[in-house]
Amino acid sequence: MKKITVIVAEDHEIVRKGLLALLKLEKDIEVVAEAENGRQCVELTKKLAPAVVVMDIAMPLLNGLEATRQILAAQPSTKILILSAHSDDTYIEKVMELGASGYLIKQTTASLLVKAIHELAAGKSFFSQSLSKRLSQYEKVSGGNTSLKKHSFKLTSRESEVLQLIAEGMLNKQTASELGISIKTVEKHRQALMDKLHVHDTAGLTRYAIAEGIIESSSQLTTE
Amino acid sequence: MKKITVIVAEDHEIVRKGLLALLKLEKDIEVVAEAENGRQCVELTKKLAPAVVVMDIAMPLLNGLEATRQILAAQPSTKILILSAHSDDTYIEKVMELGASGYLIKQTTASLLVKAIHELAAGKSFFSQSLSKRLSQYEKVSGGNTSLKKHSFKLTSRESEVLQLIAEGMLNKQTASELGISIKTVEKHRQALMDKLHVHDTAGLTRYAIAEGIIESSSQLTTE
DNA sequence: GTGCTAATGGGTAGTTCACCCCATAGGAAT
DNA sequence: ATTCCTATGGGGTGAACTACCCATTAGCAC
Repeated sequence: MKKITVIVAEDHEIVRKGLLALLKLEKDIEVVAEAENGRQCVELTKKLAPAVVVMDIAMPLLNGLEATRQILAAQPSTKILILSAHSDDTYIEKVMELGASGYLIKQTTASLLVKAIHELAAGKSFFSQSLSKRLSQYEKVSGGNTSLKKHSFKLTSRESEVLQLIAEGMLNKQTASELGISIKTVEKHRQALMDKLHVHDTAGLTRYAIAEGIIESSSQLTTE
Repeated sequence: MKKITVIVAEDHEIVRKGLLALLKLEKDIEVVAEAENGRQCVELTKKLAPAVVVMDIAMPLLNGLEATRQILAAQPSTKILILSAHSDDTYIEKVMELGASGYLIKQTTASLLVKAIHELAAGKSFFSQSLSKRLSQYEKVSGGNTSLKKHSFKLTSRESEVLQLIAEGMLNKQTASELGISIKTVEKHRQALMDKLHVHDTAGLTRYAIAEGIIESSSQLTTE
């Protein structure tokens, strides 16, 4: 029997290990790797090509939404199951746009998680019950590509990455080494961000990142 | 052999079940109940009198801190182990005042969770490594019924003013002219803020200001 | 009075940021 | 094929920030 290969991405170790312990009980699911941030998840997914990625949204270095975008751009066949702590529909629109195949809130049961993984592996999609209303609304209007884009200035994928790192407190230098690019390129992205967002300083970028949910205000990277 | 009785309080079901799965692997630990909100946790604890309560902070109906207060008021012998998603010291002070016996961040490992439970059951306390600095500061001053705030944390009113202006996007120069003081003084306050809040950059100050409600992330000062 | 703290201001050094200039290369769009 | 966008990289300048050093003044507590 062929097992369903899974990567679990979740930054809180104790929570991640808990999820692993739950999935270990399933005979036809094999967790081939775990990631503690979005960037690691992207790398591992490219390398291991799992059938399903269970993806937390709030993660350092690269959040789950941006990680999803990058994974699907490289490997569209990968199924992404978003696991969000938010029970509201804050992210559902973004998740739909990105092309994730499933969205579960953390209030879900273990059996639903397992079921969702099975559905996704079978090529179907799976969404938490509480989101189904919003979902059907979305599907009604998505044909005409109507009101979802409130910003004319859409950030590129790279810009979003840089924005997150800046808002998490990284200097351009650190950001450059984290992304493996030169400081000048980071400065370039930073400049583009400030132009697009009409701010002129780090505080403004940070406010924007928090307001848009790219990071949480409680993010505290221990850079000491 | 007498098992250590434990109640796990955590509102996200999938996370709670994960914790249960991890604790189930321990032969000398027995989870006698689980709670999905603070109120339920208080009731169950009063009824079952477990040795240790593993308590999430963010929970509906009654948050973990308030639940801790109520439990310790009724049954001071109960050991409370706080499990927080925040890696910073936002709550450590409150937790100490409440009389919780342990504080773990969710970035902790499963083995540390188990170890903490054992320590608490043995009458000791247990705190995440990353908090030990702040903790020792606290213990140094706590003898005289003095608050940790006064010595290392509470911002002066001038510092709060400066913090707000910085987080709203003002440069030191603008802040200085706004407050009618010199740039050097603003720099001084800025330095004091970073020392107290354990951050090293504007992004960190901004995140703190937003997390504390000093400003809102939607503040968009057009300083052009 | 002595000590402590808040608030003020200065000096000096090194680092980083903001904002210009320039360029190449690949891919998507027209 | 030519244009446009994204991403990459570099140079240079002046402003701003970080991080130490130093000091004075006022107020409060013991």
